[in-house]
Amino acid sequence: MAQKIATTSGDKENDGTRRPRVPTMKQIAEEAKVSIKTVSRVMNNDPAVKEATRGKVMDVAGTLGYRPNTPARTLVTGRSKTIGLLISDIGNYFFSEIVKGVQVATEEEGYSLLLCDTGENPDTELRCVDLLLGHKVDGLILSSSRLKDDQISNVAKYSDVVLCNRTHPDEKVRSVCIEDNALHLATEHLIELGHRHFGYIGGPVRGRAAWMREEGCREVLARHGFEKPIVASGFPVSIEGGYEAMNWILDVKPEVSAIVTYNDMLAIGAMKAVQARGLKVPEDISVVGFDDLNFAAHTNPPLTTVSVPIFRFGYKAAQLLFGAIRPNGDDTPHSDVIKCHLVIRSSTGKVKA
Amino acid sequence: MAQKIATTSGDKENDGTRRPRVPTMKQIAEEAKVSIKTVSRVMNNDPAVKEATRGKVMDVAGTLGYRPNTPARTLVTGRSKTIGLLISDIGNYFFSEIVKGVQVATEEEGYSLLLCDTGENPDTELRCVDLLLGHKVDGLILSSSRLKDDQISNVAKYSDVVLCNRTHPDEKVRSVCIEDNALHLATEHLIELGHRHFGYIGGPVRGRAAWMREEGCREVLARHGFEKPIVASGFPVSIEGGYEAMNWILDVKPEVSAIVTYNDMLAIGAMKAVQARGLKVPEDISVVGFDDLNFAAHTNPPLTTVSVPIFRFGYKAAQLLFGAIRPNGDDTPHSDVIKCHLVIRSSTGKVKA
DNA sequence: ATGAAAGCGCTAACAT
DNA sequence: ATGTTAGCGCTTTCAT
Repeated sequence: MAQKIATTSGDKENDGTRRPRVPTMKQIAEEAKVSIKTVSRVMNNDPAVKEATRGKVMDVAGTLGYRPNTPARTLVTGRSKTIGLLISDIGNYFFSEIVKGVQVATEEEGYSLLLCDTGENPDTELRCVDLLLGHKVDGLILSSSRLKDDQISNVAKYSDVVLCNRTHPDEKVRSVCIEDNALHLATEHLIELGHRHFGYIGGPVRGRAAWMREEGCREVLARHGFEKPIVASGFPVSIEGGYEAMNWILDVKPEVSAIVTYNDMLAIGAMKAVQARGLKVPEDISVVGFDDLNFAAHTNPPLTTVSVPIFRFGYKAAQLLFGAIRPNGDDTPHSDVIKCHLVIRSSTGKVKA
Repeated sequence: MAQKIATTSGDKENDGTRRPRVPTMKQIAEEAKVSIKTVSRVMNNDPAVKEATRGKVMDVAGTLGYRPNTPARTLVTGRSKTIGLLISDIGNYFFSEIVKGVQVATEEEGYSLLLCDTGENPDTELRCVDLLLGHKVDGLILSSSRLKDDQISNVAKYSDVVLCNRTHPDEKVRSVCIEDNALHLATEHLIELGHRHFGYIGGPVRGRAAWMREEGCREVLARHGFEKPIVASGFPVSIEGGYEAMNWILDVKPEVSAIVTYNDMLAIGAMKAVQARGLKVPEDISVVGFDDLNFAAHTNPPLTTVSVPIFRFGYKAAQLLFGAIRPNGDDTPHSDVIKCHLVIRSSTGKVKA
């Protein structure tokens, strides 16, 4: 028996192609013969409803296929159960893994995730932030943000903010960073192997993380009193970019025996370039990467690299954010550092005698 | 001079840590001495406003830092300028690249993107769909959906739907697929090289795409009257899984000379396993992958694989969706097929005499 | 334990 | 070219 669902009015002839009207609390209330507020209470798990009433309401809601209207709720409460995530390139495994970590934590919390890809462009980033704020996101995770400190402070006035891979003077702004020390270990490792002539292949030109890593390499060498590394920067952060960068280094300073890179992609490209010149890795030149992507163990030769628990990185960022969002979450930690470790494989070896 | 912004009422003592009240159209209207509807018109680029008025409103909006309240607009219009995207594993390059394609198209359209990762779980997928529908998304892209046809039909009643890599009988449901023929080419290529004993390493066990590819391989062999391939399935779709699968095949049927795989990750693992046994690729065994991931050209040996323009895949899916969403978009195409081609590198060669 | 009324910020339908 | 009114679906007082 086809059940006719009562609508308030204007129950236009359903021409078959139109979308069915989705049920509202009002309809549930009428059908279940309770007030609209009681329906609301049931939907919000308010304990102050009799089991019988709750059951009745749930039944009706079930058969009608009721689904709470998030925007309506957001309008009145000011909270959307949604967070925003900004990243600079989702095609990059590093970021996609961050997204995964954030996504998992978000789902655990019963939240939704609005994603924006800014392409490392500060203007796009600002537009995205506005867009997300317009959506009334309860919080924002900014990964490799290109914004200025005061711009971020400004955003933090309107929403809780967590920064990935960047610190911020404003104590309202939370952040989670990769342990800077990690690249030091890589450099030390090469020093122990006897290397003295270093090359460094850099990452995104204006990125903070890129700068920190480059500095880390320089610092360790300086501390040991060795000569400065030759730095190749401005190349695309890709296998191809690493290839070109390595060729440039080999042209300019052929005596290098150890190459430290911003990430695994560059390292792979660098190894290719070395091999293309008839040289061998690691016999002639050692190369170390950063990230430990899932195929780093499967390159030729297997890549020595700094292993970063990227998923945990994203997961942590989201947890920090929810710590801020949750009522009484003010006493949760405001920052975190993700520990990394060096994975020694076969792309590094003793310097030639 | 600090400007005091007038608020309607209840201008509570700002205790310094509270969020500032965000301006509304009403405030803009008062400040600019126009009606709230005029502000609305300006914000919606209604041409029927005098330039002078528009300028005045824009000015006030600018200084007050006005930002339209999306949920409020959504509540009244029923449209959120947001689409939902469901994928099964964002850590997988294939999906992250789809996300990228969708994201770019979405941004071009001035829309926002809600992302869910379902982990290939139909229940999670259903929950996510409900969540997104609750957000009033204007459309939904389902990538490798595990839902049943009628479940999808049901979703399509409430929102425009585009399927990635799956067709659907319901004509309301749009879809974009990878050309099934692609894997045929790979198999034919191996046949031309003289191979007769095939192995196939399969993908996700209940996935449609996985099944189509496996069938494609079988079909081509059958057409040529060659023996059936030995099929390794149920292994994790990863380098490690490929490694194990290949070992299994080598144990069970050592005479295989050609391996077709569901994707590049499996192919890389397979090559590893072959090499670990002291055999050579392609001299002893040829291997072909699928996807042409960015590092497929850099494996050892460089991988022969079916190149899939994944970005375009996602981009197309979003375009199809916006075609449906846009008013008068009914006459736009309802499905599309993404062409692939075989990239012959060095992991395939003539069969040993 | 439940209900009535007000209103969140915006747009649609009708004025003028 | 601009304004008025009503109401989207929900939650928040405040009653009862």
